[in-house]
Amino acid sequence: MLSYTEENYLKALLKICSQCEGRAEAGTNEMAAYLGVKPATATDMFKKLKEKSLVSYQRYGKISLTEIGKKNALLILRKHRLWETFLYQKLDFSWDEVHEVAEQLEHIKSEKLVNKLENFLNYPEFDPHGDPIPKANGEMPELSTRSLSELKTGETARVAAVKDTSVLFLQYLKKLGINIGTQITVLETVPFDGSLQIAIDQQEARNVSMKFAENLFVHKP
Amino acid sequence: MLSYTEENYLKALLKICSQCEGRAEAGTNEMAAYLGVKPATATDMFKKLKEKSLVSYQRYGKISLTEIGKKNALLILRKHRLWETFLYQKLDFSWDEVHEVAEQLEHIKSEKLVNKLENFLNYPEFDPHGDPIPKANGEMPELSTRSLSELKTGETARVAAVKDTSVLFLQYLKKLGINIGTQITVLETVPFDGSLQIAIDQQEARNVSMKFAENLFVHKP
DNA sequence: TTAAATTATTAGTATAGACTAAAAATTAAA
DNA sequence: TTTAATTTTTAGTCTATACTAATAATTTAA
Ligand SMILES: [Mn+2]
Ligand SMILES: [Mn+2]
Ligand SMILES: [Mn+2]
Ligand SMILES: [Mn+2]
Repeated sequence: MLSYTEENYLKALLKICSQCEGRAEAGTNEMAAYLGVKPATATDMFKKLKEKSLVSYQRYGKISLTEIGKKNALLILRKHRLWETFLYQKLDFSWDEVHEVAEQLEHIKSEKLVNKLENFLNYPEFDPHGDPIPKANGEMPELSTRSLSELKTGETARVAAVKDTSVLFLQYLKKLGINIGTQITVLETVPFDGSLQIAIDQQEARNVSMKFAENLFVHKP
Repeated sequence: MLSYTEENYLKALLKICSQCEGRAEAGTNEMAAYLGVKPATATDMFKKLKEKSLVSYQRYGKISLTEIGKKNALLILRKHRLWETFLYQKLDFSWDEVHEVAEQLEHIKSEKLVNKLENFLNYPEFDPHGDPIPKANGEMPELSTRSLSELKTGETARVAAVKDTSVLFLQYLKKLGINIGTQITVLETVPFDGSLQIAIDQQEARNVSMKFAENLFVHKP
């Protein structure tokens, strides 16, 4: 049985690994910073997780999830996203409030609970942030999405997900009226700073930074 | 912020205290046995809870909840019973499956969550076991007391007190395993002599006389 | 290719919550 | 009212998860 802390390490590893391009591994400092602990603490945990065959790791090397570790992580992510969907759809939580509570709910141990919950929610495919929900067998549905910054002038797409899930970003999106499914058209690109002029749901134009565009994933028709 | 463990102590104290008649306090052994720890462990926790002004306690004395401790305990019980109701009503858990999962869910920290959940469930008054659900302000709804003989077939209630306090009656109750708080369900009424077929704590059926039923007070939800 | 900077590990310490064994206080019996 | 039994507390230990400070390995720069 995994502890609350062990589960958070696995989930962090999944997150960091899915974000890095070619490599699928993380360094001690990177993990420690992400989890808000000191590197020495992370080192200790790496040893324990290795002992449990959940990660591949050796001193002074990078760490990565084993198959069994990855499956565990995906099942926690599944719970996280199902709970977020529940909070958003059934309890009227707003888009940017669900994450914090889901961080706690994802650690509830009951396979029956998560499967009943999924059924209750009618087998949703995406959470309120547009992220895909792993299946009960630990499989993650594949999504063909790209970041807004990859679109060319004149192209239109629909918001699929966010990369950055910080409150600051989510609140900014809220202010702009951008949700999952919102249509965005690139009106103009500004080579000078990489910023974009966009139309939100065919409304008036708006300039957004390159940083913004890189953190917004879209589905292109 | 209370830890998971501290919360369990408060809840246990509430449970034990509500079951004993005049006194509203518990001994170290009693608490330790209830929580499945050794007495030495309980002693340590008592000191900590006293430090936080959640209990009244001094060495070699009994322990009881302070007002603030009681309110905390009631708010945990509120979460427990609301989650049990959710699992039972919305996720099709059976009566005897809800408790274990609610033991975990009751520790989720979010006032907004519990209040939204209560709203989602339409402000239920009782959990699936027929126990009353404390309100958001920490108040426990008062239960109406009546004699067992006033219950109708199918109704369930909890033993609140006895009318007849004779040794004969009390010994009979003891033999039947009936205490304050024991759950009694009326399975069948016998119009012929006013006797009742009852289930004691969901155990096998038993016939009791009208005289018996008239002398046992129960709380009905 | 040596030196400096970065990154990661060890060693030792702390706290929460558990345990066992021994001692102390209280309560019940003789 | 002594003695015996029971209850409770103390003292010392353990594990999980943190921390700091010191050390070691790796990587980058000169
Ligand atoms: Mn989230
Ligand atoms: Mn999400
Ligand atoms: Mn319960
Ligand atoms: Mn209940």
